[in-house]
Amino acid sequence: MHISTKTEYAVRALSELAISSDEKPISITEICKRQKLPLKYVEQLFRKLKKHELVKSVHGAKGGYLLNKDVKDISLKNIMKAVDDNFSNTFCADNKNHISHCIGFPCGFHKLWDEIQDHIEDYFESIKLEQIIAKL
Amino acid sequence: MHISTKTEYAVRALSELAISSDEKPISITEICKRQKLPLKYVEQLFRKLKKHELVKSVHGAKGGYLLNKDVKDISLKNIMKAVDDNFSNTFCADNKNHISHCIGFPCGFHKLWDEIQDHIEDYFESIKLEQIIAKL
DNA sequence: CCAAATCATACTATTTTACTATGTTATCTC
DNA sequence: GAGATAACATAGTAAAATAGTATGATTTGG
Repeated sequence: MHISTKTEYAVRALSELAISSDEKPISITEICKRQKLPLKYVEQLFRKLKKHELVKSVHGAKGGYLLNKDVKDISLKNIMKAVDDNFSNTFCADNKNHISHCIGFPCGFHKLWDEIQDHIEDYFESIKLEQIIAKL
Repeated sequence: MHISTKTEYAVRALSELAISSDEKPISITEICKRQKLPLKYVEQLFRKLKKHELVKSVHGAKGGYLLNKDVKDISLKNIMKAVDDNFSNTFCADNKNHISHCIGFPCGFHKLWDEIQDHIEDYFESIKLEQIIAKL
């Protein structure tokens, strides 16, 4: 069980946007300087964050990114889902990713993994960017 | 965020031991037949489970494995720690596995990841083999 | 026009994962 | 005591995921 590097970087980067008081966008170059993160990698993450509508962007020189929602409305789950492609991977799903070992359907294990998944997702949903930056 | 195959297999295999009423050991061959699991892989898992004292073994023909604890005293956390080598991987640890991006130590993110880790570990500790087999 | 930014895609090295293969040692049954 | 059936041990390996880098196109403020 671990938090991916993608999630860690995304949280660090979004926190930089969150603690910035003014209205001007912040560039990824600037964010990466402040948080010592790899530029091109974080660029990719921000494109995903934008697709998931967590940030908005301003093109061209003096451009950059801004939060697209209130810090109260951005959860760790939102961030993980945006950035970490296969965040929700239930087992026994009999899809391309996992061979089902279920005997009977839905089997008891299936239900167990689903319950766990739900519990953990709810927990990550409860952690908001607001709280994260409050603890820095 | 996901449950590893190792954990899934270990839970399935240990459940077979748990639901068996008699005192005789069950072989991995038998377990793998019942749960459709890869023999040699599960063998490796059981050696780890034994090192962590979750099971005990009987050598030779008619040998196999038995639970070494009551189903009330085997948690999902126990199983995961036994089988999934790097179950606890905190960030910002500045060890060989992770480059620290902390600015100051301990930084606010460091504390966040630790809190999350603790919360999730506590949750997995609360799930016992007893409950798992009860739901099958 | 130029610099600085987002945006897009392709490539790559390393690590992890999920196994398989081979062989040794221990014990029960005949 | 031989043979079958177990656990035990270690090495190898193919595929996937991870964490990046590289290259280049597009957009925009000055």
